[in-house]
Formats: sequence, C-alpha cells, structure tokens
Amino acid sequence: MKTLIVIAGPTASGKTAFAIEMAKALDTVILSADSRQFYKEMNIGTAAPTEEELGQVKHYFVHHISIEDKYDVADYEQDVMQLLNGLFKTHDTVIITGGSGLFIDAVCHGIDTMPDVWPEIREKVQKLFDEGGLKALQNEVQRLDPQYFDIVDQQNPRRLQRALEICYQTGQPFSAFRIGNAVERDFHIKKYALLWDRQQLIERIDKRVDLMMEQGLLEEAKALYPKRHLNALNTVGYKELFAYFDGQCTLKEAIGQIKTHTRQYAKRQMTWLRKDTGYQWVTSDEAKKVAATLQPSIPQQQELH
RNA sequence: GGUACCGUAGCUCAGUUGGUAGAGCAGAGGACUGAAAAUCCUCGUGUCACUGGUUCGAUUCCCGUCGGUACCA
Repeated sequence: MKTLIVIAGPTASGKTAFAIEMAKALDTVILSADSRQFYKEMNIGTAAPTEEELGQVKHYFVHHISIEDKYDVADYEQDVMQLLNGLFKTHDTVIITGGSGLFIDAVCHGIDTMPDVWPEIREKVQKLFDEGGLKALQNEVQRLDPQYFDIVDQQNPRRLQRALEICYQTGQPFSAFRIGNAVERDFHIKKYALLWDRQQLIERIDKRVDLMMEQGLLEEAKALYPKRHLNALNTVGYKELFAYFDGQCTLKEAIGQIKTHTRQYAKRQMTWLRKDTGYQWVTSDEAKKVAATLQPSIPQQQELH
C-alpha cells in the first residue's frame, strides 16, 4: 500500500529541511501544505523553499497560484488528491509538509463537499455584518440553522458568516452539508511533528525574522503594498510592514511585531497539532535518524539508456 | 538650585470624591470543515516608589525622601 508521510510542526521548526532530507532518502517528491507558500508573489516572508531547495527535490503547491486567485481548502484538497493519484503510480511514498493544520486535515480525512458561494452572496453577508454586527449574524444563523447555532462559536463572525453564505446560497441549513464524516483514504498516512523546546523555538523564530529582513522582506512587502487588501496578504510578516508603510509604527516596532505574531502563530499551530494524537513527535535529532533509516520509494528505477 | 507634573500588573496607562484596584498590549491555555500565517474564546493580588503623619481605615489627603520628565535659573 502507498504511504503519505506528513511532516508538520510549528513555524520555524525545520519542516522544509526535514522534508527534503526525507524526500532524498525516499527518492520522492514533496507537496506543500502551507497556505501562504502557495502564492507566487510571496516568497521571503513565507519562508518558502529556496531555489536551491526546490532544485534538490520536486515540490508541488509552492508558488503555484497568485494572491489574486480564489483558492481555498476545498480546492487544495481536490488538487492534492488528483495529484496524489498520479504520483502513487510511480512512487510508494509521497511527502506532504506544511504548517496549515486545516489543509493537512483536509488531505488526511477529506472535507465535506459544498456548493460554491457566489460573490454577491458573500457581499450580502458581509454587508449584514457591517451594518448589523455580530448580533445580526447570530440572529440569522439561529433562524436559518438552529442546529449549527447550538454548536458554533457564536462570537466568531467568520464562522457565522460562512454558515450564512451556505444558507443563502442553497436555501438549506449549513448543517445539511456539514456532515463531517472522515473519508478513508486508500493510502497509509504516517504523521510526524517536529518537537522543540519553547525557548529554542522562539530563538529560531527571532533569528529567522531577522534573516528575512536581511534577505529583502521590506522590498518584497513594499512591492505588494498596493494589494494589501487581498486576503492572502493578511499575513504575518507583511501586515506589520504595511502598518509601518502607513506610518503607524517604526520599522523597529514592525519587526518586533512580526516576531511576536509569529510566536503567536506557532502557539496556535501547536494547539492544533496537540489535539491530533496521530502524530509522532520528533526532535530534530530524531528526525535525522528517521530519515536515515528510510529506503527509496522507487527501488528499481535505474537508468534504462 | 527653584517650580510643576509623574512614579499603579512584564510593558503603556486608567482609577479610587479615603473602605487595598482595572483596561489594552505581552504571556498562558483552548477552539476552529472553504478568509486558516485567518478568525474567535477563557485566564489579571499587583509591597498602587519609599518614610512618617492625619484617620476607625490611606494606594487615594498632608510632610519628607528617592527616581523620572518638563519649564525656570
């Protein structure tokens, strides 16, 4: 049976390096599960694999779309499953790595299929929130989908808005589509998560942010500044620099904010990962040992001449 | 040296007409099925700078000390 190896971990934990090492040992490819490395316009700030790294191992889902594109977990899940279908014909194992928990889960367990939401519907729901606030959203969800209202995070406008979009789009309650049955994949899934001492991870994060600045994050952000309202740019490392460009803080403060927000992001990732007991947590040393014991996934594909 | 203002949670500050205090940020924990590096929830006892006085009672009023800031010399 084929195997999908998941390499997860908080930001700055060394996923990219571990994945590449493992991919080389297995003679296979890497799929990114990083919702920001998807975008071709975002490079330095997302710590996307370097040209050199991309040259060492074939990567998918890195820089494959534009910040202008509409792309969500469902699109991603579909794209990954289709790709995997082809890859498993020539590879016994494939590696997927990234920090976006929701995206990894969608690949591992599937995600309910739901109709697309027209832009007009989204605008309508946004307008309801802008004008009526949280309360208006709550009232509507309670009216149109009381079942979901009972279990949803009622303080979170995003959750309520999403439910309403589906209700308005389909005329049916969101719950009717939100089944939540885990799909059984026809391949094995082996999950690793990179473990770090908290303080060490913070140091790695701080160092990496400084490195990003040396590599030209400021210029990258400046180039993207005109498009700052795109959702893809509502991202740590960019939004703080946009605030600096807007004169809301000094550059030094912006950099401090990037570090803080990256730490907070790492914390949220840990929360997400901890609740999934399927992960084997490994330190970087253990990760190296794991990679060293692996056998190539394409044993007999020598030169045919 | 003089005058004024300030000294309260890790940081920035609010407040108590005298009954020992609260926000934002940071931090910790958590949630999360189509915006997810997003979005959201929970958690705040700290010699209220120090000393003395007035008072039943002072962080709050008064004297002084120390530290800071501003202005005047």
